[in-house]
Amino acid sequence: MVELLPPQLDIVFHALGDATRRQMLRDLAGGERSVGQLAEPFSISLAAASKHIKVLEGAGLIRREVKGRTHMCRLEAGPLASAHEWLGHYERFWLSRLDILENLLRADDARTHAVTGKPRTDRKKGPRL
Amino acid sequence: MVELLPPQLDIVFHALGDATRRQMLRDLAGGERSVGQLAEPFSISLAAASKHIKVLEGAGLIRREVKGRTHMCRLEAGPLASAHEWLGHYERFWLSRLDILENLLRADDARTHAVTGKPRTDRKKGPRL
DNA sequence: AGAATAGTCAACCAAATGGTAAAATATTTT
DNA sequence: AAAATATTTTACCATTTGGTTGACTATTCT
Repeated sequence: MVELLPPQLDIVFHALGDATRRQMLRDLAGGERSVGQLAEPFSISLAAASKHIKVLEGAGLIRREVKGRTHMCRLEAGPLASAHEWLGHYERFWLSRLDILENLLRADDARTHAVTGKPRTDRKKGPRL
Repeated sequence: MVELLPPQLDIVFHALGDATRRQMLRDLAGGERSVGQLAEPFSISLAAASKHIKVLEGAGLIRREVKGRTHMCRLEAGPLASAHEWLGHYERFWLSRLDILENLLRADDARTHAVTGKPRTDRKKGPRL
């Protein structure tokens, strides 16, 4: 898979580190959108939205095709896959962590259940480790 | 799974958007490290490293246990898993994209091969779509 | 007690970020 | 040709970032 270099990963993660931009990506996952359409859900100026879009474009996360006066954007998922892949390196690690959590949860739940008689559906969050 | 709220995801992705911090996480994947150990590979002041570590801590990506005068850090993989999960929502999308790329690559490769006689190992990057 | 070690904290700096408003550009509509 | 639409560009501003240095705190070693 694409295997981005560190500076590229910097740019991709930075682009993802903003809720506005992430929502734009979510919208784009539903199909092509114009700049105006992408901007519409937010209470920011079109210029600000335009900047966000340029950040996404700079990260290679989207592509733009100018059709007349409107610019259509589409998701370009390669870099997302790279970021996902990078995070995947930690999967083994956090899976084992989650196993531990799972066990603690069960133990805690059993104890709680024994003492209070509450059904275990009451305890969803588990102990704060 | 943990399912971080947008502001939390902001913080996590921002923390990941720096090569220094990502390398620290990589080191921590190998086991506990002190602040000094984490700082050592970089040509930055200890104070700067300390700031990076605080960012990682603020994102919940690591935890710190003060043992005497040294602060030991360990990976706290939950938020990494959340970021991974968030990116996973796009998996379906980019997999289909990569299928398209794959096909284009093959077509392009066949054409190139036919015209130039070059073996396909020469064309690794594929066409710029 | 005094010196060395491990880190943090505070003040500061340059550059980047996310936002705005107003002007400019390009295209489509009337 | 003129007006409307879609978007970018150009200042400009406040805040955040990543870095520095020097002083401070806490702990360990001699």
